[in-house]
Amino acid sequence: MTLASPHTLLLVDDHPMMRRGIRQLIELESDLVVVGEANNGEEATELVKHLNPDLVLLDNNMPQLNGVETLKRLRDLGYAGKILLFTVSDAENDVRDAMRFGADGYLLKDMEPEHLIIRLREALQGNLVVSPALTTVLAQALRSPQGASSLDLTERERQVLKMIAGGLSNKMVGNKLGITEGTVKVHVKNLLHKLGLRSRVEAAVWAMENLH
Amino acid sequence: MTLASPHTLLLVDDHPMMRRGIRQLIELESDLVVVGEANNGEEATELVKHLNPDLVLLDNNMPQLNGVETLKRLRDLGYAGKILLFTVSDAENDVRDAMRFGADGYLLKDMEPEHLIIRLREALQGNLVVSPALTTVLAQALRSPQGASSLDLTERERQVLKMIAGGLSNKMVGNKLGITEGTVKVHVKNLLHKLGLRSRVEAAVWAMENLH
DNA sequence: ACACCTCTACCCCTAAAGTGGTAGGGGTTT
DNA sequence: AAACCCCTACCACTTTAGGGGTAGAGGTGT
Repeated sequence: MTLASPHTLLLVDDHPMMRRGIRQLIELESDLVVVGEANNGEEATELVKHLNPDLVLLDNNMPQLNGVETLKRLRDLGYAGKILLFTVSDAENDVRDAMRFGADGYLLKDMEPEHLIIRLREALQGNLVVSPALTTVLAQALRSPQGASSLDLTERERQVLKMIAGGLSNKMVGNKLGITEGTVKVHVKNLLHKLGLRSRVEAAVWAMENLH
Repeated sequence: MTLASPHTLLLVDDHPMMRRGIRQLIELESDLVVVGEANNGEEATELVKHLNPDLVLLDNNMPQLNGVETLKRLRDLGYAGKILLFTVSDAENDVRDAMRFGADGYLLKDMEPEHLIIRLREALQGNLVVSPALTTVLAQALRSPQGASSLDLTERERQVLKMIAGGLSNKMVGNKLGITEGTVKVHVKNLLHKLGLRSRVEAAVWAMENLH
């Protein structure tokens, strides 16, 4: 493609099989080279520090530190290379958060392998690349101006929310946290307001889609 | 490995990248050959009819027809080859349903590529192969003897359940279905009993994990 | 010192959810 | 015909959720 030195890529995905597929695909291109692979966000952070790749391809669905959180951490550390989210989920909040934290693109895993290569090159040239299937999601995100993010919640609220998603009642949550049911209700009230939801059921669904 | 003709495999996964990774891995083995790839359950059914592979590696998380449903359909059609579920989800009901419908194994996608090859050979030899990480899930499934399946619900109950998972109140469900709130409550009561759950929140979580 | 936020706890109140029961009409199976 | 299941609808009842308010203790930052 070009005679300059190839662009360096870091693959981050908790599925070795998927990494293998992407790597094999990229190895066919002379202008792209995979310089490292990471199993999770922690590893990714370390590898970015040492390798400083031109582009990081980041799966969102990972245990512990997910893709968007890893993205945020990398940007906080001052990493200036390209970061692309590459994931199966099309959750509205993930897409919006990714853009808010400086992602250079958001691609869905069900795309054709050949298209991935094209998108990677586009991103490396400085373009913002987004899967066409995400247009409705993006439009949706724009319609709700100050759409909420799990990052807007306090630690306690996130904690309560996870327990709600586990099916616990306010009383059970109170017992588990060592606080009164009334206090739990306060947290529920506040987190519902912050997320723009109307019931703990919606909160549970939201949690399953947006919290890991 | 062996001098006999190689075992034939069919890969079913809605992510081309993942198929590529698995295919590339298997092509290194002389006793295994990928004879086809399918994007979804429908394609898989057709290909199994024409190719009659020795083994079908089936992703569970697919649009429309998921893995377990495809498994059921293939068995109903009389397919007698090996079928392995290969997925990211470790939902208890998926594992139990898979076993109930005659799967020869259930593997998680975060396994090491080398182990997949080993497991494939074991399955082809007639062994039941299950990811070690699923032991607790399996034990759990055994503890609840007549563990519920979405198949135990009536059509109306499934309908109500989906709306619950959508965050609707009983009244809203009633309006949408043209029945009274009281009747919705009856359906909720019954489906909670059938699934062994204690609240609509648990039901919503269950629905997200077990209904598509 | 002050403002600000978080977490805690309580108050009162309304709405929603969940449990138990009875019961009729329509359908299928035996 | 009788038994059975499904869907519908109602009753009465208890429990849980959710909204509004006030307020104090501890922490952070200006």
